[in-house]
Amino acid sequence: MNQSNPSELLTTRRDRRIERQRRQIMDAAAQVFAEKGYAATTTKDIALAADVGESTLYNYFENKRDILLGIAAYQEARLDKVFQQAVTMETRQQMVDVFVAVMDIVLSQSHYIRALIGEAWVNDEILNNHLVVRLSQISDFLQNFIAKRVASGAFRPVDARLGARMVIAEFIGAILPALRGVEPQPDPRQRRELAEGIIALWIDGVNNGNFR
Amino acid sequence: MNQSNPSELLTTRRDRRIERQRRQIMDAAAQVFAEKGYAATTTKDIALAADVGESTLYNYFENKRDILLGIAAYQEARLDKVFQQAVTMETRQQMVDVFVAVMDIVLSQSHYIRALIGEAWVNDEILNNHLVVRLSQISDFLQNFIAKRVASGAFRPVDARLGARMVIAEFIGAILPALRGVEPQPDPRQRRELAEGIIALWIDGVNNGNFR
Amino acid sequence: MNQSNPSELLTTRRDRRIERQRRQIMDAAAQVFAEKGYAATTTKDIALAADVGESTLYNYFENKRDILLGIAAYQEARLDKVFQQAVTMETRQQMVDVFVAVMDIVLSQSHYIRALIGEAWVNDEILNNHLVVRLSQISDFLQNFIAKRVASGAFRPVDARLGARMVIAEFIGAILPALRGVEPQPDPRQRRELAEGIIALWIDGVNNGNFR
Amino acid sequence: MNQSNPSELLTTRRDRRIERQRRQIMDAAAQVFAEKGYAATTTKDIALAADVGESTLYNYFENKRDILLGIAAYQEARLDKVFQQAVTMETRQQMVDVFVAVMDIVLSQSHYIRALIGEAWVNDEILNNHLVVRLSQISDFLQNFIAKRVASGAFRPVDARLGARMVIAEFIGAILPALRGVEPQPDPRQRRELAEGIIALWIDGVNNGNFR
DNA sequence: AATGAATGAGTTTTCATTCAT
DNA sequence: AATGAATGAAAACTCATTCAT
Repeated sequence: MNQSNPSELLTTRRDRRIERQRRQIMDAAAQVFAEKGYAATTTKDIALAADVGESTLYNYFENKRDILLGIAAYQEARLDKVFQQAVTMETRQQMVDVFVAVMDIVLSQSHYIRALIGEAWVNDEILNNHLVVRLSQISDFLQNFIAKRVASGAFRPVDARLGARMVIAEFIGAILPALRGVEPQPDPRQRRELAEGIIALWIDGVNNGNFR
Repeated sequence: MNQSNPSELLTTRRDRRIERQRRQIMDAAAQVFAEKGYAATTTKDIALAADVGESTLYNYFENKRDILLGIAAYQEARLDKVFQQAVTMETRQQMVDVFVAVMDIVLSQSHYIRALIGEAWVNDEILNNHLVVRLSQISDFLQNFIAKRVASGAFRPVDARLGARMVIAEFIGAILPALRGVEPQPDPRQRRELAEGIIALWIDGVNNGNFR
Repeated sequence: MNQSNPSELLTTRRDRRIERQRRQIMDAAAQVFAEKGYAATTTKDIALAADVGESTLYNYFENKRDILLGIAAYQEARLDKVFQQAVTMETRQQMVDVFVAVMDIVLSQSHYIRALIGEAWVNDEILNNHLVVRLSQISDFLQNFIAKRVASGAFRPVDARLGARMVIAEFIGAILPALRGVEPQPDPRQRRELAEGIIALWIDGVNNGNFR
Repeated sequence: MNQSNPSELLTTRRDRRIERQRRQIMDAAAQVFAEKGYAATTTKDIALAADVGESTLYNYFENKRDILLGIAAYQEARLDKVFQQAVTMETRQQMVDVFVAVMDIVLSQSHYIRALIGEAWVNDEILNNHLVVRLSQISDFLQNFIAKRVASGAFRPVDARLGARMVIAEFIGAILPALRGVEPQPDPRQRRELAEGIIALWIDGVNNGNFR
């Protein structure tokens, strides 16, 4: 690591400082957006949460909306990484592992996700560019996962599309209370149990064989 | 001008007119709240949608928030009626019927529900008094429904609480895209198929007996 | 004046009230714009001068710029009327009359003109749409006026374009000090003398016949 | 590193560098002031145009206004030089020469002048200290020039004050379009023709002897 | 009962200036 | 000397609410 070019180093250092500050602001903003929603959050709220002057925000973001978009963009990178590991999923146990992994990620940055979901509820741009895109990927993967097992006879001839949507719904249903803050975040053991319970229900249903 | 009981009649007529106007305003407001969210909606938006002057709103509601609360209260009455019929649910077919009935109600007043969900996402008062209350009732009923069948041996020994939450999640997952407006509302036949598919999955799972 | 349609009357009255208020704001704004320039004038300045709340401005104009454009548009109507009488100009005496008439108009609404000139100095839109347009009309008329007299032998073979520009320059040079406020506005007698002096100089020059 | 007189030399070199930088900033600022006007120009605009950091401006000027005053002061020096040669003006030809000389100077630094005129329009300090002062000198000189020729019988008995103001107005009217940027700057030949035309008109008028 | 108009209290955003490096 | 970053003060503009009619 012989640093022959000092100016390059300086630039890097400066860039890192800027990036750190940007992230700190996004972090504070995501927190407030999550609690009050984007529209009800004032730049003053954000500045207070980020512990900077209100005008300082504008050294890092064009405007308030740009902070939201920054949050959304930053989020993408982190989420995309996780979904890649889903590809290896084969056995019931691996499904549980992936489930837990995604839950970990989502809950570890819950205020980012909560902020985005809240805005996506009223904002088509955020919805389509940041949530629908991602959910479609997941849904496609799951549909394929189901269809293959239906073909092999491992699964009953269920509608792959509906099946995929239901897993997603169950997953969301499982974490939503914690995301929204009505329930505390589950600890690691609870997460695994939750995941196992959901997967078991999804695979085997509730029926003992004689309910009709 | 034959008024057998002028004062009583007038009051009644007047009350009805007032109530009609209130409802018209709530309807218009719910529409706008659903689209833009409560915080981003201005009283001007509401007045325009309701086709009245902005200050006229204040003859029917204390303030902007009061319109939201009015919407929430109005909603309760309508929803409560539906849930009562759920009590009779016994067979798989009856489950489907209830499912469809609730779906019909929810989708028929989708902008009310959409408005409330949006606000509940950031507003604990709305969340607790209007959504959690209702979902708890449903969850309690479902847990009991499941527990009884587990006890009778009709269902496998599943966690009743988790089972209940999963039905709810699946139901919500099924109608959310239409509620949010990313998908068109399903027609009656599609609703029944959807309900049947979900119930079938929930009861029997995807497993063909040999997936582990 | 049998007013058979009361609603029409009401509308008219209301419209008149709105128009009066708009004009009052434009008047106050023109005053401040003239003194400080558009950019240095705050909406607070305007509101104070118009004796209304700052937010009231926005009931009558979209934004600050719109007030300026309102002033410009309002100005057009008044100026255009004057220039029409110029067409009759034939004799030296009539030239003086027109000169005085235009001077009267311009000085009677000096703060409007001063505001516009100030902004036209830095704003191409205002310059082209409101000053150049008008000056071109005048210049065209004058060029024609000169060309005809050159053709008839009444004038020496001067360049009509230059001649026209020079009358305009002389006129502006005559009123500019009063417009800008460095000199008091000339009284009617002074205006006539000024007009006569300028026309005389323009027609006959300074030469006594032997300066070369 | 042979410095015969290190401290003196350094100071001098340093002073020159400082002066060069000041001038560069004033030049950039004048350019932007000319285009947008002083009030609408931000320090960021100036810094960008001068290609320095925003805070660097404050090493050379007290504040934004000080830059404007610097421009005004710098301008004086350059203009004063020119007016001195006017004293020699005697013949018609010499008048044209002076006219052209002043036109050259003014147009060569048009953005300085344009910036100052723009600000003088709304700022009495700039107007009086920088424009009126100068124009008064010129006017005085011209009045004297005219009065002498009226006394000698070379000129008709015109009002010297009005005559002076008219030459000035004609000069300004001739270069204003180029100054403001609505017309391209005239090339040297055009300048001479313009000057000759104006002087001719001023001296001999348009009359062919029989217009009244 | 309906509403046009006015506005105070904020909200977002801008910008000249300072300061630490 | 140069400047990136921070910011107080103020700008333009918004909006829920009131009030007179």
